[in-house]
Amino acid sequence: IPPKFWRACAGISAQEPPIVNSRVYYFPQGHIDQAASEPQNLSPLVYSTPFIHCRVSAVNFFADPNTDEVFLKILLRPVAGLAQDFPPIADAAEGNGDDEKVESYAKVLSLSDADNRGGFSVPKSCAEMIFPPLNSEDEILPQTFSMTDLHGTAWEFRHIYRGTPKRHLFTTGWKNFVDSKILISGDTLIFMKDTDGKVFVGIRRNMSLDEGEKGKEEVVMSEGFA
Amino acid sequence: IPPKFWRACAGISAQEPPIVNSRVYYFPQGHIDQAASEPQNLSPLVYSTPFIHCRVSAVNFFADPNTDEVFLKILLRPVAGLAQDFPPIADAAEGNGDDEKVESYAKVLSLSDADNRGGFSVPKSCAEMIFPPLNSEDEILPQTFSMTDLHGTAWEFRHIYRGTPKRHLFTTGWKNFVDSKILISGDTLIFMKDTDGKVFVGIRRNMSLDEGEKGKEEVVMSEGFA
DNA sequence: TTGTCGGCCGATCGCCGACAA
DNA sequence: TTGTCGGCGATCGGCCGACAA
Repeated sequence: IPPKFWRACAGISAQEPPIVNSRVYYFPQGHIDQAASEPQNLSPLVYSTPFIHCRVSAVNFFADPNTDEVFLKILLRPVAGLAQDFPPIADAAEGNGDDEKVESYAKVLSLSDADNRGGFSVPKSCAEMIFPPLNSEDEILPQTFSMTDLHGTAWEFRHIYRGTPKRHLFTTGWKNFVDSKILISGDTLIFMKDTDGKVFVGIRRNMSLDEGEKGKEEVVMSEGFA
Repeated sequence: IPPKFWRACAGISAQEPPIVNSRVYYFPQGHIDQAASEPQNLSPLVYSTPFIHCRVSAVNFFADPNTDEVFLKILLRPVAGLAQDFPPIADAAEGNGDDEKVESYAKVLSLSDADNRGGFSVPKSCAEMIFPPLNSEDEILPQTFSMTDLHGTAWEFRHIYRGTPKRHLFTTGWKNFVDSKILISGDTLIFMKDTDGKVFVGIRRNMSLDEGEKGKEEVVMSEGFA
C-alpha cells in the first residue's frame, strides 16, 4: 500500500518507519520472544548473540488481507561493525512532495455505529473535510458514494443529512461494511482523501481488549538472513 | 466412527472395506493420478514400479469433520511376493453380533427439503422405522427430539404430524441444520437407529454435479511406506 | 455536536393446509 | 404418499426524528 496511507492508518502512537540504508540493531531474542511460534532449527549461535548490526535494505508497506491492519516488512542485511555508512535513502514517494499529502480523519466507532441497526454518525468536520459535499446542504436528498479499502475493494454508502438537529449519516450499505469487516465499537476507522478527491478507508482494531490472543504484531521485522 | 455407521453411510455403491491381513496390490501410479497435489521428492523407483504386494495392516473408519462424508484409511505394509499369508482378522466389532445391527433409512433431499423455507418431509416408513413414535398419532401435538451427527454433535428438531393428508414433518431446527451442514437438494441423509434407540445422522453429498473440483476421495489409501 | 433509543414500516422467515403428482 | 406452493402471522432489519449528553 502507499506509504502515505500507512502513515495515516498507523496513527501517532506508531514509530516512524526506518529510512533505507540507516543502521539499526537487530535483537534476535526479542524477535523470538514476540513470535507466534517458536522457530525451528535455529542455530545456537543466534541464541547467544545479543544483537546484530544491520543495515535497512528495504521497507515495505502492507495491509493485512483479513483484518485491514497495516504493518511493515523491514528487510535487514547484517554489516560488519565498522563498515562505512551508505547514504540514507528517503522514501521515494516522499520526495515528490504534493502527492504525499493525505487529508485524514479518524473516528472511534460508537456503540450505535457498530450495533445491528445499520447506521453511522458522520462527524461534521469529517463530512466537510473528507467526503464529497452533498448537492444541497439544506435538502435531505440522499446521495451515494463509495470508499475504497486498502485492498482496492470499493464499498457503497448512502450519505444523508437529516434529523433534528441535522447531522450527516451513512445508512444503506453501512451494515454490510460493518459485518464484512467484523467491526465492533471501539475500533477506529481512518478516512483518507487522496489529492484527486478519492476516499479511502483503513481500520485500526481496538487492541485494549482480547489482548495476547492472536500473536499478531503491527510491525513484522526480519527476513534477510537467508 | 463405528464401522456399522460407516457401512450405513457409505451406501451400496461403495466397496466393502478390506479385511485386516488380507493381501492386496497397491498401484502407486493410480494413487498419484488421483492425488490432489503432486507428491514431492518421490523416488524414481516408485514411478517405474507398476504395483506392490501389500498386506492390509489396519483399516480405520472416519467422517470428514467439515463435510460429514465418511472415508477409510487403509494402512498397507509391503510384503515379499511369496511371503506366507497371515490369518485374516475380521473387524473386531463384527464378531460381537447384535451391536453391529443398525436400522437405517436414506432420503435424497427434495427441493422443498433444502430450500430456505425450513421444513423437511419425513417419509412415513422412515418415521415409523427410525424416529421415536409421537405420543399420540392422532393428535398434532409436536414434540422435539434430537439426532446426533457422526462427530457427536446433537441437533434438535421439532417433529409434528399434520397437514391434509397428514404427514410427518420436521419444522423448527431443520433450517439451522441445513444451513450448518450446507445441504442442497440431491444430497442424501442417512438416519440410523442404534440398538438403544439413539438416532444418528450421516450425509452423502451429491457428487453428480461440481465434479473434479475438490480433489477429495471417498477412500484414502496409502500410508505405511515410512 | 452526536450517541442512543422508541417508533414504524417493509422484507423476510418460517409454519400452515391445500392440492396435485 | 409426499413435493410444492400461496397464505399468513411473527419476527427482524433498518430508516426516521426525538431528545439528552
